[in-house]
Amino acid sequence: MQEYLSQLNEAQLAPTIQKDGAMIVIAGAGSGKTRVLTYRIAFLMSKGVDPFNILALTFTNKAAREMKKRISEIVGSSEAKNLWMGTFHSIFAKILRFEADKLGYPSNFTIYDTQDSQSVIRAVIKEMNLDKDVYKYKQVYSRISSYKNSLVTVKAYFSNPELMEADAMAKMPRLGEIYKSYCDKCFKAGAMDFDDLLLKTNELLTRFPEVLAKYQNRFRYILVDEYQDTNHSQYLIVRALSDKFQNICVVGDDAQSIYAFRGANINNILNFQKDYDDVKMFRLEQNYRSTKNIVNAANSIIEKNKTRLDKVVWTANDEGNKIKINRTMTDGDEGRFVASNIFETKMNEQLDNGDFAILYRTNAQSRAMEDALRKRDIPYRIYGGLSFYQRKEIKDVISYLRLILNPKDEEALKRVINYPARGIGQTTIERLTVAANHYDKSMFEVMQHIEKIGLNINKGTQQKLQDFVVMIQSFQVLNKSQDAFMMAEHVTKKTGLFTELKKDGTPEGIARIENIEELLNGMRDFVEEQKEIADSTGSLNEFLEDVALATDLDNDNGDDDRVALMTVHLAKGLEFPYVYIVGMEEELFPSGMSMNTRAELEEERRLFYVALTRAEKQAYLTYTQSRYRWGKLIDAEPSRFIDEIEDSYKEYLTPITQHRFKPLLDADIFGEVDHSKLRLKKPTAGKPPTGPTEEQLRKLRKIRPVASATEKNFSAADANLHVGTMVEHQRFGKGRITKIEGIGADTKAEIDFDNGGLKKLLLRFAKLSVIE
DNA sequence: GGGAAGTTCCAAGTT
DNA sequence: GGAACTTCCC
Repeated sequence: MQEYLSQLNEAQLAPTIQKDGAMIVIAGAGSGKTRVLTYRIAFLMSKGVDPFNILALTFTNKAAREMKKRISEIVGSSEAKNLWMGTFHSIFAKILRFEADKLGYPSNFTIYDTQDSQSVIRAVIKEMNLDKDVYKYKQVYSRISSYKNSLVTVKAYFSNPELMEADAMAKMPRLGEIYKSYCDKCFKAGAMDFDDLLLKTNELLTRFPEVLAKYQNRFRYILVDEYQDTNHSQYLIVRALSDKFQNICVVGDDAQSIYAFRGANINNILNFQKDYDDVKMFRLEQNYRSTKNIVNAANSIIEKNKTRLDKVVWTANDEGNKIKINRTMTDGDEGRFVASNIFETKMNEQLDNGDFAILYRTNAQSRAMEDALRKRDIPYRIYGGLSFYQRKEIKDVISYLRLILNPKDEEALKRVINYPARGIGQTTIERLTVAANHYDKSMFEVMQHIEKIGLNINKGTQQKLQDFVVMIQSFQVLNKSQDAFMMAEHVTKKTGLFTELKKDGTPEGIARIENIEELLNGMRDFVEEQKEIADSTGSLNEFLEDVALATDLDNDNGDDDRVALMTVHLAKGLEFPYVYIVGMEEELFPSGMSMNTRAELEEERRLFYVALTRAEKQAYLTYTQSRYRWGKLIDAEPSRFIDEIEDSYKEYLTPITQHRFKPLLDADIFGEVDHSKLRLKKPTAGKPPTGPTEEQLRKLRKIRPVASATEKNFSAADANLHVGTMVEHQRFGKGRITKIEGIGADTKAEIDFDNGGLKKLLLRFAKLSVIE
């Protein structure tokens, strides 16, 4: 029983066998953190702790599954099945279903995904007659989301003048009303969004002391993985649950905190020691994953960050090769370089496709890589991006299924009420919505009583609505006796969904049918698996619960041999012998949107640190000189992060690109410069860089006047064209510039001509002369 | 009401 | 480059 402990080094052993109390494990990249967590749980069980009393919160469901499996192997029993192990979202969704009535929710509440939430917000903005160019639904959503993650409820919002002020400053004074209406709508629909799963858990634990006590007593031992990426809401849940027994073990690495954008608070890990009495701190600093070169290179980068805990990651592994850096002309070339390099390495070293990963900063970069890999016949798998369950045809099926369980689910209803087309149009839906609001009922309820309500809907349409209701009700009846797979099969046939797609003979249409078939196959497998588990039946609600919180990574069975393509974020926790980090360019990595403050730039740097430390044997960094972005070809410059790697750990496969200007490394320009004074009225091109040039400063402010492959040096400002300038056109005569938009060769000016009216002209063609 | 075609807007990372 | 929204015509 104890023999497994001998597989641990001294640093790993100490936290593993520390049974009680509060403890934090700061675990460097590749230092065996998962191993400590796994063995520690096995250790607790061997000391007689009931698995029912252990709660382990992981970052992905896949991690939880694998850990459970490993623990079963160690303890040699099926006991591990009883562990509470999973992501915050999935564990607390389970608890919320159980306690839903206390919060006024049905236990079969729907979980709205981001698409659903944003669609609700769009509807609210429309309903309130707000300008959709000012109230951008995605922005509104992300603001609401961050409120929820900081536990700012609607009520708290309206009693916080600062927040209201901030939104008013951002030209959205009615954000609070949108927030309220959004929450009302979700509540009425019996739906929670992702953030609600944490927010409502907090509400549950605060409002109902007896519920808190119950779960405190159940979860006597709590373990949290990736603690550096917990947000405030998660932090409070952990605090509340661990308060009684204080047997809490958090594991994380401040250097790998990369989720601030969704509310993760690095202070949770930095301040852990203040939160509990007598905190034991452990450090795992020996890296078992990577070569000396990679570890040292990564260290040389992370050193540049100011906000971090003291930790020295080292390795006893081989020296290894230097990090290879390659430049290409275009992103297409970049893809071809990576593909042929993978091909050659695979042949030379006799490796599998699965030994390679391509990591990028943004999902949009995957295309160039895909094209190149496909041409080389190298099998690959893309993780993330548009997930399987987000695809239109899949979501349509899922929406029908959701509606069966929760007919109040408005988003699902709107999606399928007229798909396949059954003659229920926009007007009808609007009338139903109005009636639903008026009677304070759900749309489905209104439809059920359509005759009594006497809406201004003609008889024919009323019949169509009733047919739809009857169909859904018949599904509900059937659902009482059938499993998820049978239901889905029945639904795709009876609704006419299958027939509809079959009509479409295009390759896309065929792909859609295949996707639905894949979904059905997946459901069949799911049902069979579930039926093997005690008190699980493979019912529809079990399936939907699973789907709502599933990610691409979770569904990876890893049984086929493919090159992995994913964002750096998704790669956290994974490792590959060969790693290609592509798109190492300024404005892309670091992202142009995260270069405004030191904190943002430091997070980008941690992200790069994560990327590099995924590599076991060899890391490649690639960048291109021009890249298609937003459908346009733009110039690119090598990332400052390439520079930041100490010279002795890297080698250039192509000659070093002379930076047009040296990247502002850590120049203390952040926060110490009055940006308003930096606004440049008349940029001058071609001056030699001395100190921060105007061009550098402009870059900082993300203004990019010169950027085109065809007409590199064109710039409206250079041509002395500004808003307000009076110009003369050969054909249109005299006019005044009212607007300038676009960059480089695509610069357009909107000109108000004295006799010709308003015209938009592409400046590189328009022959204009400035009138003094 | 339905569907095609044209237009506008958006663009980071994720549970 | 794609999704969402509009417009137009049947």
